Amino acid sequence: MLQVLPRAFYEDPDVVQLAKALLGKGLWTQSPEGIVSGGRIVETEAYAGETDRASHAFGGRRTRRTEVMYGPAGTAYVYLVYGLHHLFNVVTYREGVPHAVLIRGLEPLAGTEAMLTRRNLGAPTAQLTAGPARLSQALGITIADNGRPLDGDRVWLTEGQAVPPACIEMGPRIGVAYAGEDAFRPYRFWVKGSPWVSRAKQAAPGL
DNA sequence: CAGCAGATTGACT
DNA sequence: GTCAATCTGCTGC
Repeated sequence: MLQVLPRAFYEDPDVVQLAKALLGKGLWTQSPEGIVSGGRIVETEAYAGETDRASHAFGGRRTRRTEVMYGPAGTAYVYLVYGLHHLFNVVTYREGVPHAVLIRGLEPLAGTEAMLTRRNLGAPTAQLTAGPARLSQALGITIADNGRPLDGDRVWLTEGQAVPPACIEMGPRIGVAYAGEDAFRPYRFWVKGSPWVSRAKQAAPGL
């Protein structure tokens, strides 16, 4: 069936290019009971390490949380935001350089029942996997998966249906206003028209 | 050591 | 539109 992505796939020095290349790939998890859930990646964001103000590793911050990003490519960087949401990232390039790609949107293709249960939903609407915290919860990804290799049997990525360049859209990342001018970098990629792409929260009506 | 803000989401006014 | 939930890590006293 679908071939598991080799380690070499993640070793691209250009994390932005890799964020684009991840569109269309398969992302899967297996529960302790052996149920496989997953689907097709339709939205990603690149975080360019120490020189990117939006990255947790900006300026060389190396903490218990960011340590995994400094490790080898092809592993999972999972962390908690707001104390309750798990966000799943793919670590890229090489040891010592904290590049990562956040997965923000997934089109469900398998194990939908298990995902609905984990999300406490009755039907597969966009609420199931459109959004980084939503897809992590749907797949059962938690902090326990931090550092896991992405060619393992708990979490893995595979080849998928190629996304034609004309179907790829690009824009600034979401929720990184704190990053100053880096917030405007066009590091977000998504599949045009996919209902499984997240939407930025509507900004408060300033004056 | 207190305070605060954050790669978000969902419930409620 | 507004706000709470609640862990990690930075900033400042």
